[in-house]
This record gives sequence, C-alpha cells and structure tokens, in this order.
Amino acid sequence: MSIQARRERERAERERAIITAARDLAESEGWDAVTTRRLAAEIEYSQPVLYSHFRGKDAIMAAVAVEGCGDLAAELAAARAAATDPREAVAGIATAYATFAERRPALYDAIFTLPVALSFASQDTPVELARAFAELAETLRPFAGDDDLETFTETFWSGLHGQVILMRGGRLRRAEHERRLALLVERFTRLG
Amino acid sequence: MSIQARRERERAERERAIITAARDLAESEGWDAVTTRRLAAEIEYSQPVLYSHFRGKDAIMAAVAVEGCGDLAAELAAARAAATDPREAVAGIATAYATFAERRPALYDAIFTLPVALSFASQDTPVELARAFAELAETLRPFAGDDDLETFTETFWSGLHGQVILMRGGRLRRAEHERRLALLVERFTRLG
DNA sequence: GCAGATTGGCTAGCGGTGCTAGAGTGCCTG
DNA sequence: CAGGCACTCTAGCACCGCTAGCCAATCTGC
Repeated sequence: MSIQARRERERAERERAIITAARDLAESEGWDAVTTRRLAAEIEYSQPVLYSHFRGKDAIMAAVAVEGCGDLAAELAAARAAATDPREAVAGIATAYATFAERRPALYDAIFTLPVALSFASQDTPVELARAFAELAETLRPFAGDDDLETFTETFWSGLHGQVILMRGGRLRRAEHERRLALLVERFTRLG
Repeated sequence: MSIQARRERERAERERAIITAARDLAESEGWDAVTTRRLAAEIEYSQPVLYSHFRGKDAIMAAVAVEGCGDLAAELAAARAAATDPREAVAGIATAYATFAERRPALYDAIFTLPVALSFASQDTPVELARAFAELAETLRPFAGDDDLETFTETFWSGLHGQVILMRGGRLRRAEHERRLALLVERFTRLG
C-alpha cells in the first residue's frame, strides 16, 4: 500500500511542479513563452507527461488561474480588513485590485482575459473566485442603495477591470491612473 | 505614366482585398481562423504577397482595427445625434457602444483586446479612434462637473469596456446586462 | 527466484502556425 | 528584338499543440 501511496504523492508533486513552472514562466516571460516543450524542460520530463496530468495547455492555464484567484481573494480581503470606514474600504479594495492586476499581469490575464474554460457566474466557479467577488460585494454593500447588490458589484467590478485592461494595453494615460480609480470610487460611493 | 498608375491602383485594390478578407473571415469564423495561408487563398495570391503589403499578421489586424474604429465612431455619432436630452444621450451612446461590441466582436477585439500596436493616447492614434472617443467625451461633458473631461470620459469608457469584455467571456450574467448599463449611466450622470 | 503482465515515460512524428530565401517568369525599356 | 528589372511563387525554416507506439522498469503469480 505504501508503494502506491508514494507514487500518488510523487504524481501530485509533479502536478504542482507543472502549475508552478507555468505560473513562474508566465510571470517572468509572459504567456507566449509558456509552451509545452518549455514547460516539459522546466520540470525535467518529456512533453507527453503534461498530458497525463492535464487535458491540454488550456487546462494548465486554468489551474494557474484558479490558484491566482486565491491570491487575489486574499489581497482583497486584507485590503478590506485594513480599512476603518466604509468609503475608505472601497477605495482600498479598488487600489488593491488594480495593484494586483499590475503586479501580476500574467496571473490576472489567466483569470480574466484568456479565453479559458473558467466559467463564472455558474455552477463550477472556483470557490476562490467567489470569495474574491464576495469581498468586493461586502465592501460595496453600504453603497448599493436600492440596487441589487450583485448587479451593483458587477458594474463596479467591470469598471475596475476595464481600467486595468485598457491601461495595460496602453489605451489609457498612465499618469491619470489614480485619478480614474478615485473617480470610479467616488461615483460608486455616493449615497441617495 | 499610366502604366505605373494602373499598377499602383491594382496594388491598392489588393491591399483593400486583404483587409476586407481579414475582417470578413474574422467576423464569420473568429480571429483564430485568420491565418496567413487562409488569407492568401482568399485573395487568390500566395502567402508572401501579404508581406509585401504588411509587415506581418499584426499589421493586417491593426489595419482592420483602424477601419473598425471608423464604424464605431459613426455608430456612436448617430446615437448621440438621435438623443434629445443630455441624460438620454449618455444612455443611448452607452447602448450603442455595447451593441457594437456584441454585434461585431471580432472587430471590437481587433480594436481593443488584441495585443496590437495600435497605440492610443499618443501621437499616432488613428483619427477614427479619436473621433469615437470625442463622441463619448462630448456626450459626457454636461456631467463631468469639476472633473477633467478626458479623465471622466476614460473612466466611463473603462466601465463600458469592462462590461463588454467580461460579459463576452461569460464572467457576467447576461440577463443583467441592461441593468448594469443603466446603473453605470445613472452613476455617471449625477450632478453635483 | 523467475516468467509474464502492466504501468508509465520516452522518442518520433503529424498537421498546423508565422514568416522568408531564392528561383523563375513575364513585363517594360532602350 | 535583347537586356534588365520588378514581381510572384515554390519550398522550406523553426516553432506550435498534441499523440501514437515503442521500450524499459516495475509489480504479480507460479
């Protein structure tokens, strides 16, 4: 029995190594650099081994994305916890969100941009992602007013995402970044 | 002289054919289907001909994007012209924007998503794009208040873009689309 | 302790991608 | 009509994601 246990353990370790290698490579050189050959070399196995763990490259990226959701949720939670009043909490979580996206663009892309299977707003949404969304929703709750909280949160979140993505693509003036964030927060924290 | 004129004309026609073929193919089968081989077959020339017109595939996509900017600008202008009061104008242009993105996703992607050279907010922004942005800005002007109009417009635009992109990726509940748009408009048309 | 079955990683290769070098052809010029 | 030039095509490079089939090392039953 212990032999099989060892094998399963080793297999699990190798799977972790794949995910870690993919994340590291993506973060240091971008997703374009993450090829199956490169990944195989990184973990010191041959290419086909990857396919005995994941259905394909997409599945590897999805695994990285799920992990990333956990990091994002943690950072948003920390930002919310650090705030002392509701309005400041919204500003803080917005900044935390934008900072995460800027500091870890590859991870952010894996979660939100890549045409990956990660289905949201549906049954199999990873719990980490639901947690991140819930952090946003709880922070916004005092300002939702008569609007449905989920819809309100989605709208605010879209605003954040749009800023993050457009700025990364060079479509927005970087110098105005903080002002845009503040403007969005201001518009969504008005009462009545 | 007329011989050279004919050649230049034919060359220009072929360049147009390339752009049109790329756009049509992208709109009917998605950008993944737009390969240089496929494109060459479509215009009934061999692959290397493409490279005598464009530096590479990216440049072809950028050309499609620039064209698309013109269409977008036209639709936004029409929406603005059709409105009778300022608040309705914002709602109308927001709807027009979202509709354009949904009806022509490949074109929209070429303009805003693809990691293409199309530099915005800089010198060589295509004039069509500047026009589209100006339509937004003029529509929003009555509501910018003390905020810098350009920054205000960028923030609103980011909100639109975020909604469009996240919904396309299945990250937002489609059923709430109109409500989210209305919510965004409402938040950006408050005075004082 | 040894033959046979089985698991599992490897080599090699398929069909595709964007892009390019160099050959060859047809046209215009003198 | 000969020479030169402009232009297009064929063929191929290096890479991609992915997979079939071989081979070796391990475990199992006698």
